[in-house]
Amino acid sequence: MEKLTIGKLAEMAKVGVETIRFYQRKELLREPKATSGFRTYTEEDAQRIAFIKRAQDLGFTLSEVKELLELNTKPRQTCGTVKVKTQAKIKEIEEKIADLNRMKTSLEKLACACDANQDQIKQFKVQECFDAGLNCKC
Amino acid sequence: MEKLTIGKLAEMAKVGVETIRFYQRKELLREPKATSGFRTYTEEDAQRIAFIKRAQDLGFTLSEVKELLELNTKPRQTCGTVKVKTQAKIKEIEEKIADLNRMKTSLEKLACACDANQDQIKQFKVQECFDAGLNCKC
DNA sequence: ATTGACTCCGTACTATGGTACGGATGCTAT
DNA sequence: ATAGCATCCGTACCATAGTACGGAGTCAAT
Repeated sequence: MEKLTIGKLAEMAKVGVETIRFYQRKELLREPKATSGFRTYTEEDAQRIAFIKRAQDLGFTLSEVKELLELNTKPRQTCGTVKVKTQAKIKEIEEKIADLNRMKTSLEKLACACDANQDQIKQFKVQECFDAGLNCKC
Repeated sequence: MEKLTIGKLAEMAKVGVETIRFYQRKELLREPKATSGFRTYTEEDAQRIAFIKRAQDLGFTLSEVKELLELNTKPRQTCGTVKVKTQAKIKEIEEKIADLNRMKTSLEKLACACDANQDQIKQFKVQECFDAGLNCKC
């Protein structure tokens, strides 16, 4: 496996060197022992960063990502425990999706109300547009 | 129109007094002249706060809300501009929902893998499970 | 006129997720 | 062996969205 310096790892994972150090302080990434003066990283570290970034994009906070990662690093956990934690995360995700769907519905109504008002109102108030979005039946 | 102190306004809008002052510093709310020692607010201020809160719930940041509110002073093409901004938000939300659904599927596979090994101690690799069914045969 | 509640105002602090700085040290090539 | 990078490490700083604090002033009732 290829040996990487922190700079190469940062480049590979498309994050800043400081971000890697930040993740290490947050215990999201290991701090490999420096055999010589500098630490050496591997491809696995890059994959771990990619995972963090992906989970973050999905709306997980760093401490939630940490929890997720801990699902596979705690050796003594039974399958039942892992399952419970995983299902809790699934429920969280379902709630997030429901929130986003509500948001989307509201915004679609708003866009529709904007269309309806386009030709009629010259001096237009944004609040009215949002309010119209509430009652719109498009 | 009813005269309100900042405290009454906060109560009416269901935010903290400090939040109102914060919005004023951010120029999301006017700072009415204090005729006597204290400033007096009106129902309109409460409506404006309600608008801010609603837009926030819909996923707009405060600076985006500010932009939206500033459209009021620029009467031309206001409706169209709101619509464009709104549609951009809808697209963002749709992408988030799709990602979350992918993540949910992956976690369900992880939970299923737990089920299959109920009584054992096993190290799961969450990252692999996240990457769409690499290791999970459920 | 004094109490008590509220307001004004600046400043500091919270959490999240980084980003930047600067001195000391290490690695590598010439 | 020395230049010129990169790394190490602590610390400070940035934005976002507030929340808290402390001293001073104000208002309304008793």
